[in-house]
Amino acid sequence: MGTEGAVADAAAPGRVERKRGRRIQEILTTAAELFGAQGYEAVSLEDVAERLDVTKGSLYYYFASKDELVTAAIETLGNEWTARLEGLPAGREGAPLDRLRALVREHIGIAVREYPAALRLFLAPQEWPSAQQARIKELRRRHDQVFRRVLEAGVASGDFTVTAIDPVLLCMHAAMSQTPVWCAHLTGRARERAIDQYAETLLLLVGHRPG
Amino acid sequence: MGTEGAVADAAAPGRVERKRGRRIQEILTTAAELFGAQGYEAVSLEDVAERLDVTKGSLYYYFASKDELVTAAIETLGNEWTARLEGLPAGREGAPLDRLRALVREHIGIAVREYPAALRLFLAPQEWPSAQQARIKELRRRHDQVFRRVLEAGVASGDFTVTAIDPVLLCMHAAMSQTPVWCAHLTGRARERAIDQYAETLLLLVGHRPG
DNA sequence: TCAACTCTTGACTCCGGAGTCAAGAATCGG
DNA sequence: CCGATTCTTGACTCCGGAGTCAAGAGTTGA
Repeated sequence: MGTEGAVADAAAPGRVERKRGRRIQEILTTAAELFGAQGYEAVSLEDVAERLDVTKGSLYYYFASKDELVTAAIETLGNEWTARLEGLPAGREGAPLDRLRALVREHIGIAVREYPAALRLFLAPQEWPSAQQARIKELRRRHDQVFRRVLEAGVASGDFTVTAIDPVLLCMHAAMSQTPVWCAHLTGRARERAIDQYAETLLLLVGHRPG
Repeated sequence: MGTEGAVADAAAPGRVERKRGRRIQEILTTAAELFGAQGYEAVSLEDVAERLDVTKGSLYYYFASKDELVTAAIETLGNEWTARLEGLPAGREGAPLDRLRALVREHIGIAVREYPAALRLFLAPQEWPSAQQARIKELRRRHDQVFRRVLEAGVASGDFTVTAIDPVLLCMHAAMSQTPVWCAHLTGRARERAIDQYAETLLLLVGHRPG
C-alpha cells in the first residue's frame, strides 16, 4: 500500500485507495439491493457481477467469499440506515407524538423508497447464514433503541398510554418491516398517501386517537 | 367407512388409495414444515426425503417436480389453517372485541405452536416461485376476510373506533406474521404469556383501552 | 518509455441439487 | 400361492453456482 511522496500522509488515502474504496461501495450497494430483493440463496454472485458489468472473478478480488460480501453489504446498509434514524432532528425534540410520527415515516419511507432491500433482514432473519445473524440482531437492537427512547419519553410525559413497551415495539417493527411487500405495487402520490395513513395507524399503538 | 365387501362402493376409496392418500399427506406436512422454516431455495428434496426416511426418487413418484410439491403443500396447509380460523365459534358470536381477541390469539397460536412453517408465505411472498404467488395471495385474502368481518361488525356496533379498516388489517397481519420470529426462543408458559400480551397490544389498533 | 502494481478476465474445477429410470421389494386381489 | 400392481431404491445425467487462477489489460509513478 501507499508510500506516496517523500512524506506519506497516513490519514489521506492515495488515489488508488480511494478508487478501490469507491469500487467496493458500488459493489456493496448493488449487492444489498439484489440480496434484499430476492434473498441470500436466490442471488448468485454472477447476478451481482452482471448488474455491475463485470465478471464474477472481479468480485473475488475484493471479497473472499459470498458470505463475506453479504456480511459487508449488511453492515454498510445497516450503518447508513441507523445513522439516518438517529440523526433525525425530529427524533430528538418536540412533542413525543410528533417525534414518533416522524420516526415511523422516516423508517417506512427509507424502507419503501430507498432500501426495499434492507427489510428482508428483519423479515426472516433465519434465512441468512448464521454468521450474519448476530449482525442483524445488533442492527435491529439499534433501531429499536431509537424508537424506545421516544416511547419512554411519551410514557413519562403522559402523552402515551402504554402499559408494556416491548410488545408495542415488536408490533411496530413488524408492521414497518412489511411495508415494502404491500407497497410494491404503489408509486407516486398514492404511495405517499398509503405511507402516511399507515404511519397514523401505527400511532394507535401508543394510545393516540385520531381526529 | 370402507369395509371392502362384495360390492365395491365407488365413492369409498380402496385400501391402496387411502394408503396413498395418507402417504401424500405425510409428505405434504413434512414439506410444509421444512419449506416454512427455511424457505424455498434453502430446502432440497433430499432434505425432505431424509426427514421422511425415504429417498428422493420416492417423492418423484408422487409429485412431478419440486414446484408441484411445494404448491400442494401450500394448498393443504393454507386450507387447514383457514378452515380453523373460519370455524372458530368465537369468530362468529359475542362482543366484537372478544371475537377479535379470540381470532388474534388463534392465529398467533397456530402460527407459533403448529405451523411456524406457514408464515414465511406471508413474510416474503416474492421469495416463492411465481406459480405460487397467486395461491399465496388467495390464502391471504381469505384470512383477511375473516378479520375484516369482525372489524366491520365492531365498527358498526361502535365498539371499535377505526377510521380506515385496510391499514389496520395490514398492520395486524404483519404483526401476527412476525410472531414466530421473535417467539422462537420462548417455550411453555413464558410463550403463552407473550402471545396473550401481544394479542392485547394488537387490540389497541381498534381503539381498545386496556384496564 | 518502462517497470511495478492494480485490476479484470475467462476458462477451469468442484459440488450439490433437480430430475430420470431400470430394477427390485412390498403389497394386493384372487 | 401367484401374477399384477404399487411403491422404493440407488445409481445415473444434467446444470448452475461457488470458488480458483494464470494470463493479460490498465494505471501509476519515475
